[in-house]
Amino acid sequence: MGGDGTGKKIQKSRMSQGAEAGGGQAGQVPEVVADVFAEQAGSIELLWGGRGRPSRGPKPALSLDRITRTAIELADAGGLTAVSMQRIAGELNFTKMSLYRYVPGKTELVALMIDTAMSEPPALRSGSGWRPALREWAGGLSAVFHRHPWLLPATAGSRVMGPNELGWVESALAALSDTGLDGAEKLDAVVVVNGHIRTIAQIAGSMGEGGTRAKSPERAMSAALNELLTGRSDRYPALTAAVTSAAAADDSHDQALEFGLERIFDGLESYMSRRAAQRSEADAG
Amino acid sequence: MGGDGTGKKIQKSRMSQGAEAGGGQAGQVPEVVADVFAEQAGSIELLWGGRGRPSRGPKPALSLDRITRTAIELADAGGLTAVSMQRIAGELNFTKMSLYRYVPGKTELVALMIDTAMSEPPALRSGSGWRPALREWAGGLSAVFHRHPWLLPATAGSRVMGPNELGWVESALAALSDTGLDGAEKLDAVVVVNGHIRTIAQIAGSMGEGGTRAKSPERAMSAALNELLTGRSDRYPALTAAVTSAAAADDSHDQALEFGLERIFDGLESYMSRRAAQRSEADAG
DNA sequence: GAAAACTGTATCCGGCGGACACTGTTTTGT
DNA sequence: ACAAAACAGTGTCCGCCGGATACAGTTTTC
Repeated sequence: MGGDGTGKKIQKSRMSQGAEAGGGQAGQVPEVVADVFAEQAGSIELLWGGRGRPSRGPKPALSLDRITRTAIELADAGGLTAVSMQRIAGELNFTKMSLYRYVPGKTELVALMIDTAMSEPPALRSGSGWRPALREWAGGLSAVFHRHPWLLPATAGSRVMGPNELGWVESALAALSDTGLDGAEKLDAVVVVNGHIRTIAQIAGSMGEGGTRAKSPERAMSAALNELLTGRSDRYPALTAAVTSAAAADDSHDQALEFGLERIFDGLESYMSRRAAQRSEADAG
Repeated sequence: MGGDGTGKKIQKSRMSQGAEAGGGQAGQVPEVVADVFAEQAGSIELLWGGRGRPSRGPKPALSLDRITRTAIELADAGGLTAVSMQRIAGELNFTKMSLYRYVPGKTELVALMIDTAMSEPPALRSGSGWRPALREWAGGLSAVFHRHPWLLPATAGSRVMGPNELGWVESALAALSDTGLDGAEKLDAVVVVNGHIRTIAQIAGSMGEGGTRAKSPERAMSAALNELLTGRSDRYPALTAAVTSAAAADDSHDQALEFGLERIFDGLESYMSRRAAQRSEADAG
């Protein structure tokens, strides 16, 4: 339901052979996932499949990398809507249809753009505890969203994760390895932190459109809200109070990011110590 | 940068007069916000402006409400991409262009859809503390996203909040009124919780596309991940461990939602008590 | 009853993603 | 050496999209 409603052709992809080398036994896909995988087979091949050149015809004058990179440049400059096959092709001095020799469709290209723009997760310095590690992780992810604002709308909805995106998850999980959380809890923790980063990135990106760059997220939010709230304070008393109170506060840096992040960390920490207490109690009893 | 890159015409809207009754002095818009407001004037008028019928011609056979509702039905059934002016008009047995008598453009219609689909925030029972109140709030918001999965992609990116959406914020802020947090902190807290709901909704909605409905978010996530991780456990060791460990856990209900939510609540609570301690200390000193 | 204001329609445009048929190029097998 | 096969890029076409514009019909106001 999320992204594409109208069913598309699935066929289209034998594209570059060479996948199926690493993914589970051919033809033995676990029931439920089958559908999803069928619809997104192209993305999976592109993102995960080994792209072995099938040397037989003329050498390709283009490359997936070049296409993806120019697409990202276009998106960086003008948002996702500025990315069209024609524009990409035009930028490269090729015809639109030539791109389809490298990419099965636009959705697959966007998937590639996403994973490419995500880039490799930063190497986290270990040994200093999960909190600074995760803080660093959050900062890196924030920077990515700041560099590529279109990533937010692009990653909203159903899709397949790419290697780099999974790498980010991996690195966050690794930071949580010594926390005593079980697997599901670690995953949930990463989900929370990741979600917060996305939220802040969205708010921050919301305003900086019309020439004037955004200062801090809550400043921007307040400015927009103030306008709407004028004359309506009776209908939104708590909001009005909060906004006027917030306007007076000093927010030199990204307070919304830090506040939420530290609160999440606090919550995780208290949960960890609670669990540790339970465990040692069980051991003693 | 977020939503629409290519600049559009701004003119188009004198539409239905009757706005400017409630919004700050005409022509005196505070510098920064002006740009944003200019680009989204249509949305603001539609969402916030009093829509006074200008009785002079024939009575309209359509209504903004009817249009918005059928658009929402289409989106519920087939996602945002299934919503086009032609389809809406077709559903109503009208021409596409007739819709433009009620709505300045599609983006404005989507804005209306969003605020309509959000509906009124639930009345929170007060007196039982902020935690249960906010829990209830979160549940309500989750339900909304579950009913209208397209809200997630639709609300990603830059936009103007409508009355109902602001109402949700208001109601969450009201729940936090007795917590000792200052305005900015309350806003930030709401942002965190809201973000978490959105994150979970996205993960949950990610899978339930191909016929088989999603069970729990992490189950779905695990299923998809497992497929990708097969044969790549060396590259993503922490992820593999977490996923296999999570597969064994019991997740009868939405664990990811609850876990994250309670962790956020824990973090907020510890922050509140810390602040309260600081304050009483200051009072005593 | 004319003029003004308004509603819904018909036509047209540029742009989009994509299918398909085509020409040209390079490799492979004989 | 040479045909066949596999590939690369092009040109043309389609349906759909959001939207501008000009228009005919209807209702109110003067």
